[in-house]
Amino acid sequence: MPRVFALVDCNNFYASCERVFQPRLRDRPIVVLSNNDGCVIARSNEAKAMGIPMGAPFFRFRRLAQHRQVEVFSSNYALYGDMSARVMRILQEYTPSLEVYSIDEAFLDLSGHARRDLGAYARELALTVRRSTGIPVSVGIGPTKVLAKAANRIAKRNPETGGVLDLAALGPHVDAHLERIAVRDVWGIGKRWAEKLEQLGIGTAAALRDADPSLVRRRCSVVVERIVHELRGVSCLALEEAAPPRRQVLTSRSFGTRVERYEDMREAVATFAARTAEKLREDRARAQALTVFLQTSEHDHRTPQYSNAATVPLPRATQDTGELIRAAMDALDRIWKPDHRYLKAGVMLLDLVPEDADQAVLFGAPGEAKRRESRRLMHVLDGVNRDQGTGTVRYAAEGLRKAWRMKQERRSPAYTTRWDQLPVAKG
DNA sequence: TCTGGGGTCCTAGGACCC
DNA sequence: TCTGGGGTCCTAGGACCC
Repeated sequence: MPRVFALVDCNNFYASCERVFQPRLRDRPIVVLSNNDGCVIARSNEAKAMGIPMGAPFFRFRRLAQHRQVEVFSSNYALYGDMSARVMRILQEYTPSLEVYSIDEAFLDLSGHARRDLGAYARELALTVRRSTGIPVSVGIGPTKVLAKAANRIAKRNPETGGVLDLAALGPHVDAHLERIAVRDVWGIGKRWAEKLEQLGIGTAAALRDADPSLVRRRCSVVVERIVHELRGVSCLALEEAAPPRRQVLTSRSFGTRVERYEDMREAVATFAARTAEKLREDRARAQALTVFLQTSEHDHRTPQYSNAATVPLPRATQDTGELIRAAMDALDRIWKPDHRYLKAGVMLLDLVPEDADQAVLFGAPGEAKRRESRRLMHVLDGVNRDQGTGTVRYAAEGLRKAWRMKQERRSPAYTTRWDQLPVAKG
């Protein structure tokens, strides 16, 4: 049976989230910044039209933003995550076969709907999401994921589609559209492969579709070869409804101010370890190894550069914050070098195994009582921090000063996830 | 000028995504 | 002064084993 995929994508997602709770932002240019207020990671259409590029370091556009009265926000992941969950719940009602691909995108398998008018169906879906959440979405429909992505792109760029496009409805006009999509803009083709493909005379989505798959495999990789097939309508990338268990989990941050003191670095790394441990427990997993890395700024040419990482095995798979902090401190001591201005550090947990994988074996085994105690403690810790906010209860090693804390000067309130920050309707 | 051959496992690095 | 964070997959090459 031929497959039919839809890609639903929230338009300018972070900017749209900010807009939902501040109606005065309608029609205003908005940008949202990365952690540490470093780069531009989302823009409303108005901001795009001013030529503020995606990923640009914000300091280069600060004056323009000020001059043109751009609304600037620090990123607010509590808000975006919650809005994303609302959107996904609605999509779930429309189809059980859904892959949440990212915070603002989902693939839907519409193969069972193939005889209905998919365009009308998708328009209704988009309207429902808009009405219930305030978030505008675009929908692209095609026989493969790569083509659904392309259809979505075409829908966004052609206002007459109303943000919804079924590739099948284009008939022979598909070619003209694929010829206008640069190969760089095909899903899965990044800068490097685009350069390579262009050298081979393959510059557009249409040209990639018509390229020799074995040549593409030799010169690029099997991944790019698959994209050729996908562009031809042969589905190689399946819908992944149940996300496979994560293989690693990582917390890292650039510091608000450079870190030079050992004590500050210990505090930061302990904090990252604690946060990573929390994510690990959310995943109901344990880790068998831990990596700490740190680095100076590659943009800073006047002070010595250094970056390094150390991995320590964990004697037994664990999800205990205390144990993970201790391991992180050991790893840090192996790579710490004084007299450097550190920009960034992080903690990564590796070789994850399911929480209960070895429980039968360990029942009654030495250390099992201690482990159960740890589990209860972690449960309480997570409960409090979930209800009262991250970091309400924490380990002493995480510190109080946090001189290195990231910069977030323009964050909007957590409208939807904190009672004390609910928006107030004035009568 | 010679120094087997093949399989598996692991890791580092490069590529991509949002 | 000021340049994000968190993932995945694939491949090449080395270690190790028989």
